[in-house]
Amino acid sequence: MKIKNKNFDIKQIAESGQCFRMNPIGPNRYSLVAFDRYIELEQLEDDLIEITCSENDYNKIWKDYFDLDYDYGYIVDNLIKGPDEFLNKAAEYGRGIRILRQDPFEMLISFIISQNKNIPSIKTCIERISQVYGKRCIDGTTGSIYYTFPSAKVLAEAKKEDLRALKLGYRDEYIIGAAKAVISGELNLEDLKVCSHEEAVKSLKTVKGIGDKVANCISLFGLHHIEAFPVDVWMKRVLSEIYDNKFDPNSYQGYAGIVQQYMFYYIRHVYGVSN
DNA sequence: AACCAGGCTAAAA
DNA sequence: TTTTAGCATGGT
Repeated sequence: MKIKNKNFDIKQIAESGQCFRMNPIGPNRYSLVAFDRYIELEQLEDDLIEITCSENDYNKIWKDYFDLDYDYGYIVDNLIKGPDEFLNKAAEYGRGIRILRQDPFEMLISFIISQNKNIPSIKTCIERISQVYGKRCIDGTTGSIYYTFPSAKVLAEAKKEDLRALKLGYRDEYIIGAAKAVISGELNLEDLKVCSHEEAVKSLKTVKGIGDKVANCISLFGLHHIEAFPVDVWMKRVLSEIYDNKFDPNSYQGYAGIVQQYMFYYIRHVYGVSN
């Protein structure tokens, strides 16, 4: 199944820090585990990607997952033409990034794990937790073995000591607490998709271990509230070093999260981060 | 081999 | 209200 789109770059998406289970497996080729499924993607041309899936699965799952009905080109073009010099370069450099519509529970746990960790380390932890608490599967198309991300039920019943053995550090009890909040219905992720970004953040922050930054990431990447604006150490660098702390996300009201991704991806490139 | 990482909580100031 | 110590551990 081939998809033609001017703003769809699998390498940029894989390195944009929003998904942790997309990995390089060959020249211009990546594997991805999402929604209990496995696919491989290959960048054939700048604007052409091949996905190892049926047309039916594409229309049913992956078209939505990669947010392919949304026109990122419109935003990129306007940022490139706009008055902000940093965003001129950032949008040009990351024009193939899209905001994925990932599973909310996976994002909830993944970004709890992410705190005070670098991206390679986050990936390692998520792979381990999937191997131990997820299901072992074999992809029918490629024959690849993979492990699904664990369910809320499984993690809610996990023992703290067992999670600690997976080297998750002090985050073990945060993970169990978040999973329990989902199981009890205290935290209804589907409701949070429908309500406002502000309400979602407020609700997410009632969970111990979720602060403002992690809540914004879950809102942006798991609930697709694209007005969310997560500020981590890299974004702090952008806001202070480039904008002298006078950048106003409200200038891009309604899609500040997309702008934030171009900033995050570009500043890491400027600093020469190799991952 | 220090230093940093898509931070948060709780205590102190 | 704002600032700071402590956190558990891997990657660079």
